[in-house]
Amino acid sequence: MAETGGKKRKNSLPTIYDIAELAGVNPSTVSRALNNPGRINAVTEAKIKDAAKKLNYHVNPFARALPTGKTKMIACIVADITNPMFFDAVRGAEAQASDLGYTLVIAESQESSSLEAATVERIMPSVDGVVLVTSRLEDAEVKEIASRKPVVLMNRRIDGLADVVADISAGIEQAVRHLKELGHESVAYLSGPSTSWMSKHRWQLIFDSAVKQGLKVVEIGPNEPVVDGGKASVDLVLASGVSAVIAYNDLIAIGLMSGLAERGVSVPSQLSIIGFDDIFGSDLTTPALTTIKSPLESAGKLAVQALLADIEDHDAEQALETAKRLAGHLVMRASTAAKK
Amino acid sequence: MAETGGKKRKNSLPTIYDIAELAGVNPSTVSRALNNPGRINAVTEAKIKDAAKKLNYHVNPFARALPTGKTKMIACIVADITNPMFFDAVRGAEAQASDLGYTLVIAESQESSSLEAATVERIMPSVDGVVLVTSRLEDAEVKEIASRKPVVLMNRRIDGLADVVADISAGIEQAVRHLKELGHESVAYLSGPSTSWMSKHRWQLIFDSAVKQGLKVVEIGPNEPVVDGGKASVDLVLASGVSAVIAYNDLIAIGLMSGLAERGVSVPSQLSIIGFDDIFGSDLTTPALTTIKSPLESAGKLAVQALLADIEDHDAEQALETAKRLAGHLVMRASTAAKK
DNA sequence: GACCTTTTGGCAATCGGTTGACAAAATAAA
DNA sequence: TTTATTTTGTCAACCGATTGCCAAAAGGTC
Repeated sequence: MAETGGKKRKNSLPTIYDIAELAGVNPSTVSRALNNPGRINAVTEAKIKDAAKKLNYHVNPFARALPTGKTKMIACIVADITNPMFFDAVRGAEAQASDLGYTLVIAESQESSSLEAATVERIMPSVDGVVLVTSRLEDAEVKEIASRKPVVLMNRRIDGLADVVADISAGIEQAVRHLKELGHESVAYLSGPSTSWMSKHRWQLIFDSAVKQGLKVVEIGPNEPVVDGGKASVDLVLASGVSAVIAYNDLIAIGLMSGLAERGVSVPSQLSIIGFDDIFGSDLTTPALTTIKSPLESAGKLAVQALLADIEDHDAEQALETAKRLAGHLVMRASTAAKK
Repeated sequence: MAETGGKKRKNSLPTIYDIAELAGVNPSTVSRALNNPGRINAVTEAKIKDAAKKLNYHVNPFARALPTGKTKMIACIVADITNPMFFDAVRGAEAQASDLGYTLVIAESQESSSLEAATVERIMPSVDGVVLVTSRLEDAEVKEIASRKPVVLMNRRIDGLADVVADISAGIEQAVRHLKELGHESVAYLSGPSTSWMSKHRWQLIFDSAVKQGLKVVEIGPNEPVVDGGKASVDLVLASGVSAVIAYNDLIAIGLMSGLAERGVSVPSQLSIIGFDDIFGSDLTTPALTTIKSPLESAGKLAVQALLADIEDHDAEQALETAKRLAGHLVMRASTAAKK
């Protein structure tokens, strides 16, 4: 019969007191030798480190966190963990965090702002800082959180807070021009959740760009940012009479394509579709999805870099500056074609 | 009445000492009232809870962890966080963990057993238990870990340890029979990493089933369990002369399909392909991928249930029994066809 | 009212590190 | 050699909660 784990976890782990005894010094000397290299005589330090190695010592993060308040953990809160978009972001964040000796805690808010608030509340005491990826909270709530611990936003911008938002204006410009060049005269934007800053942001840029290029443009939404959300909007899209659609994200775009296929509307000959993010799978659809990619893995990395800079009182500007130079661009595939 | 020198400390978070002062009781009484309902007189308890609410008190998890050794955190270690297969598993795990008041720490081992060992070492002191999803460690290493803290395995089985492995024998049986009925006489198994228990397991079942049904069967591998891994195996597959392939996972299957498309080999008319897992995107390919699905979200849930049962000294058997009844089945789509 | 239980709540030790203050030792300067 | 300075390591007070032990208070019984 399978027993979960072993039950003999009585063996207390080695402590600095054990090391102190073995090395014949005071525990506080051990602490200094380990955390404050140079503060202690080199030979004593070496002796202590040897003892630590011999005992296979690992600092107890909780004992350390108590007096210092530093936990060496950071949280990453995402709206929907199954959206492939997050995985690139999370991977970047995780890699950067563990590179710098931090542990990443992940929590999902399931697209609910109240759940997000509760999650933040629960996790805050355990971490040194938080990366909010696509937060659904209100500005004031986010600011309140940021007043307690360092916070970096991804895919959202709030005055006075650090953020990592790839510049997609060029990508959108390309996309709209692309549609224009294909002879389209009208575009619809299939928006995301009404609480999504990024959805509004994209709409704004698309609107501006479309107007500038003389295209008619409408917003259709809000839509749930999942495949079914796109599928559900088929009727509205068809009724709007547009010949091209830009969706808030690839998931919606994919859902729309599949809904259209069921209706016998062919893409791209009858309707051109462009998504956002270039998630896994967006090149697998038929036709392959044209999409505006944003560099999510780098964004995740930079968000963590900036967060840790803030936490450790370094200069966060560098990471944030680099982040400003992140840019999205159009990935041309097969879901767009000339209007006929 | 003794004046307790109620001078406010730094603007730090409220502690049980603040509550004690406000409620006019001893800190230990506060601790008991909060964690041990019933141990304390009802009216005192209510008074304490009121005070706690008024101060917006939240227990400091680190201060608690120190004497108890319980952190209310569990870790989930995955081989490759960008493999969509993990999305569902992680989502199930996260949901179940936060439901039960635990926080999920996620770490990625990047398919490297040494990195996995280091990661485990780093995270172990911070958590009450570990879910190893597709571990690449050796049995002995895993056992050593399990001797220190509760461990539950997903997608792997080691004697004496708790595991959650969906029963895919029926699904494989269906798949092989399906191929047989389509007139195929030979199958190749595109295996995964050589350190993957699950890859061996699948090969074993496929082999047995194929032999039983009188099909010729070969193993081609190991392959990296990513899209490029599948793409890279095209030559070997074509050279083997089989008319059907079962891949270790959907990613490899998808890669193979795309590699074949580049070679002008058409699926399924010239080669039938079956994957494993039914990940996001596997229904988006052309042709849509026939695959053996396993219930990953439930598996993630059950793994956490079993782990927490062990941690909290309940009975883990129930969750493990339920897990034994998880079964995978064939999802028939369009990547298989009659041999011609 | 005396005696015995059971509740209830306080005291103080403890978990494992960190760190300011300070003494002892070593080194440099006078 | 004496004094000033720096280096090195010790002491002890925390950090915030938990918990065994014990005494005071309350409730029951005869």
